[in-house]
Amino acid sequence: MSVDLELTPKRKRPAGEPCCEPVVYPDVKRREAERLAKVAKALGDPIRLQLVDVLRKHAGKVCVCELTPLFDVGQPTVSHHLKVLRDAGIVDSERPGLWAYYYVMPDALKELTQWLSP
Amino acid sequence: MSVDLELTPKRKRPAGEPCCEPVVYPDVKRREAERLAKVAKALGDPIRLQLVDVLRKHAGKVCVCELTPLFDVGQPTVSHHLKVLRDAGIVDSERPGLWAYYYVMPDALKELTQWLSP
DNA sequence: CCTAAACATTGACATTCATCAGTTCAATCG
DNA sequence: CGATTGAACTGATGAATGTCAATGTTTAGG
Repeated sequence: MSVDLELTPKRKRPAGEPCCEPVVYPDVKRREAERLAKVAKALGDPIRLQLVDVLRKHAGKVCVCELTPLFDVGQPTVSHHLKVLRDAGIVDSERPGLWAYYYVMPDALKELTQWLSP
Repeated sequence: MSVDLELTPKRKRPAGEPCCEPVVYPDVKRREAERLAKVAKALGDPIRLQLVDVLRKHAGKVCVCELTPLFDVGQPTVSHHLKVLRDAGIVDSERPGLWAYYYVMPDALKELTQWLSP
């Protein structure tokens, strides 16, 4: 598979000199990249991604004991994945009594979505 | 922070019975989740995310030796990250001679973007 | 040809991660 | 109360990850 390339003509550097003009990199990008990568990393597991998928469609209506049988892992593991998602700011939970109800944070995925879109 | 919740009223289960009706989960979703998570995981590192960011804007015009000084890691590490992105199907490269030119695969991020969007 | 440059690969290391078994904690029901 | 249930936490373990130093491979130039 190929793509339209516009190659910059280059020559072997004259020995000693730096290879190429180092492209400047704004520091803001780095912080932004860390935020984006943090969210992407949290989504980088099939179970967590499915958890988010379910929670987006049934926000606040599903308890953990309903989520657990969806996967081939134990309840503590599901709890662990939910904690990872919570630490990434993607979900949060309320616990009115014995059951814990998770929901996706409204704007948690916005920055990543926007970065991906254009 | 709170969100509009519609809680399903629940009772403690009568001892012995399964907690909740196990929600059925189509196998297709699982494969899809694995594909999505694979891409998200590859983006789940700040350096890789910045690599993709640069390559989207300068596709096929930047060689590895121009990418390397953007980060505080050595050339082999950048090469490694590019390989991870290649294995995830996000980028590919052409090597006409001594230099390697990477570019983002056209539809690589499409599925994840669409899943995030709605 | 021989050297050096661009990039990839290998091996090693410390760190992080996913998972489970076991335990703890809080809340409900009898 | 006392027992039990839903869920989080702890510790352990094997696998995966990010990084570097060293080496390999291919190509351009003298």
